Amino acid sequence: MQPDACNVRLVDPERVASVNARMPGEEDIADTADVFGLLGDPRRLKLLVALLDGELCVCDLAAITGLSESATSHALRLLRAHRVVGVRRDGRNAFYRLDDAHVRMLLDLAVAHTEHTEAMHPERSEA
Amino acid sequence: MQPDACNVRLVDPERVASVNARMPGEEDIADTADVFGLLGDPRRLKLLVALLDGELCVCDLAAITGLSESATSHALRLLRAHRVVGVRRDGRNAFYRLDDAHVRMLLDLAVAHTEHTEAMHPERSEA
DNA sequence: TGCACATCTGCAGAACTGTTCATATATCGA
DNA sequence: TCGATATATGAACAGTTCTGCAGATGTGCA
Repeated sequence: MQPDACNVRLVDPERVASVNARMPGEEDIADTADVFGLLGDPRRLKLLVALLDGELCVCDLAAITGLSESATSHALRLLRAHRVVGVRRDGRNAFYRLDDAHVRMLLDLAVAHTEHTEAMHPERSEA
Repeated sequence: MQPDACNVRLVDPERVASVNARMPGEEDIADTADVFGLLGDPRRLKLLVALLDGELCVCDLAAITGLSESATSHALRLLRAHRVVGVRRDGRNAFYRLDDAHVRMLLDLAVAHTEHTEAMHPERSEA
């Protein structure tokens, strides 16, 4: 695909070729990176972890994350745009829920890992 | 813990309390977000996916990711600082390997998901 | 010893991100 | 209908992030 790949010498061209062969396409990489990026902000992450147990409304989410309601709303908008969360409106409240099974798996894995790490290194815990 | 939590009215104070109770500590959230953040850049992600199969040297990684060798080195430095990758030096080459079991799990899960999605929606594939 | 090569590093500019502030929309109750 | 409440939105600003460049380090070979 790139006949000019020789601008730099390769140490192990065969490995490079085989890695390239099994590498997901650019678009898939970009999409996946987007998802990880959404989980890469501590506030957003906390918000999503809160939603693991079920739907919550904006002001409750704001209280949990310590974020202003405006910031919470902006964060939720971003997550909504990526279809990670969904909304249910009831009167003047908006109840958000985690709506992406893959993200849920990633979150479960991550939370389990922190609990596991916590169990093995309790000295790292904090109030 | 927060006697002043009443600056905003809560819709479901009990849920908020129970979510807060099972919420990981701020430090764990921050650490987890850091990890996700590292995976949130497409170049870095591609780099790490390349390392799933075994160690590779900097110039091969640069060739795979399409990144300049300088940018590759910067990215690897960041990953090294977070102990996600490790180095083995051999002569003037530096061979990097994926060194974090948790990150490996996240990557495996993500790659499996893109392959699964690919299988269900082949129209989204690209050359 | 001197040169070529592989990698690393600091710096600076560009691009991106997250927050706040101000304001808009929409719903409920009086 | 009016006012209070809940959420949404846009603009702007501060802080962060990524990349390229230039130069440094260190290794191998002649």
